[in-house]
Amino acid sequence: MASENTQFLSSKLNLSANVYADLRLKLIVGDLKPGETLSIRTLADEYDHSAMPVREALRQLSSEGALVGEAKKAYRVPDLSPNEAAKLFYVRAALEGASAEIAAQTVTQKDIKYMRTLSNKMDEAWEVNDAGIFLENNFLFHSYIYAMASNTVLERMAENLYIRTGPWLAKGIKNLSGSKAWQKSHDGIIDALSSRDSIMARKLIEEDSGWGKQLYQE
Amino acid sequence: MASENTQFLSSKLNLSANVYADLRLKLIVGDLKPGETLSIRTLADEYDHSAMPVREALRQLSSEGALVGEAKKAYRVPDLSPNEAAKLFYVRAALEGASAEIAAQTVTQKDIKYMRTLSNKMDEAWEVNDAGIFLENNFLFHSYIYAMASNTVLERMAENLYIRTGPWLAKGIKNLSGSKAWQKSHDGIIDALSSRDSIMARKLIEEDSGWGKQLYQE
DNA sequence: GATACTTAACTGTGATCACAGAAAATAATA
DNA sequence: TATTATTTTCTGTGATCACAGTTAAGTATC
Repeated sequence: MASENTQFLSSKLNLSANVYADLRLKLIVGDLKPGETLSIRTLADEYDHSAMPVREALRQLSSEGALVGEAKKAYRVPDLSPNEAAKLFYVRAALEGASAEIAAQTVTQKDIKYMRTLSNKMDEAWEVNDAGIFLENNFLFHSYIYAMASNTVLERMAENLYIRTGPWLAKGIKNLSGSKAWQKSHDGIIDALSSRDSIMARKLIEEDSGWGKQLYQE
Repeated sequence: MASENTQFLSSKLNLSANVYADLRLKLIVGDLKPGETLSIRTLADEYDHSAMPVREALRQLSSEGALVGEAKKAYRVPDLSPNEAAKLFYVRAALEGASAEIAAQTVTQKDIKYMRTLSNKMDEAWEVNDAGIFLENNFLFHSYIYAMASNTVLERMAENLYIRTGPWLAKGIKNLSGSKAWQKSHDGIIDALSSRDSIMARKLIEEDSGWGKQLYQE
């Protein structure tokens, strides 16, 4: 059967891009689990396409580090080691910190409002224990900071980091319980941006990047 | 005819990876010029392969922003606007600054020696007006800083930036004359690393990232 | 000689097949 | 029953073709 995100696949672009976009989201929200294997032909059947578009989508994800594919074996969702995860979060902190610093200089009340909306959606998802929705809105929240920095290069790189950490994060928070440290963190970020305190915004963003890591350090 | 970098193509990996690696280097050293078009079939003939490996290599470069490919038109080397170039150099400064900060903590005398060697090669290339060799060693110099940071994520992203700015840089320095500002800058970086001054290393690296931009601001 | 039209060549994309290596499943042997 | 050997299935990769849209070249028309 085809993906549940079919509504996102109506793009008029080529089929490869559609398959890529669908798999990308599945990785971000944790629909694809570490270790899970993906084969070209199987997916081609599911999407009701030929092998070509799927093949190119998988190759692209592989080149981005979102999948691993060696020799003539099936593609696989990598399971990050603590060390690899740390590297990803470190880079994320550097990129997102730089973004926040810029964003704080141009942020509008409309932006603040939107970020609060996303933060609320995260809270709702947390309450009903929906990790997928939670992660998707977390992604959108941070994406928005990159977007405000008006630097598409930065944005694209950040997106890559979320694709790669998605399955790993989802594994760690399969049950959404415990402290809502993320919420306090996000509130602080919003406040710092709102008051255009770029130094504080950077500092808090960098700290927030450490939140994901803590999932596996307890 | 096949590429001049055939020696780099002896990898036992698949053909796509070989073609990709070759084109990547050509972009970094300025063998491919902004606006230049690349077609699958033409390149397939040159490499003496079928269309498939070339097709996948071009698509990958396109997904990385190193080439642009719209609709059913030939792939093309993008010509950066000053604004786009600025974005790339800004991100480079952020990533490389973070790298230098880490590198300064673990650098050895052997590392310093190697960096001096690369800097000397750049000087030699500058004297004989060989922009290709100059850019290649400049890339290796900065790559080494990323490598010292022992963060492959960082390294891969930085590499991407050099692929994208290569053709643009080459256009700006087609004749290697004028001041050797880069040399003073590199010497300073080496000194800062050598004395393990991570703050200074970061600062100088960030400034050095502005060097390329200046090519087009005079 | 310049402009509009027609034709030919070129382009990426999707589909299909052959191939060789890896993995899984089955059969044979002890 | 456990272990080995064999077969079958599954895997990505490379090659080739058809197609439709784009670009370039050629030709007629004024």
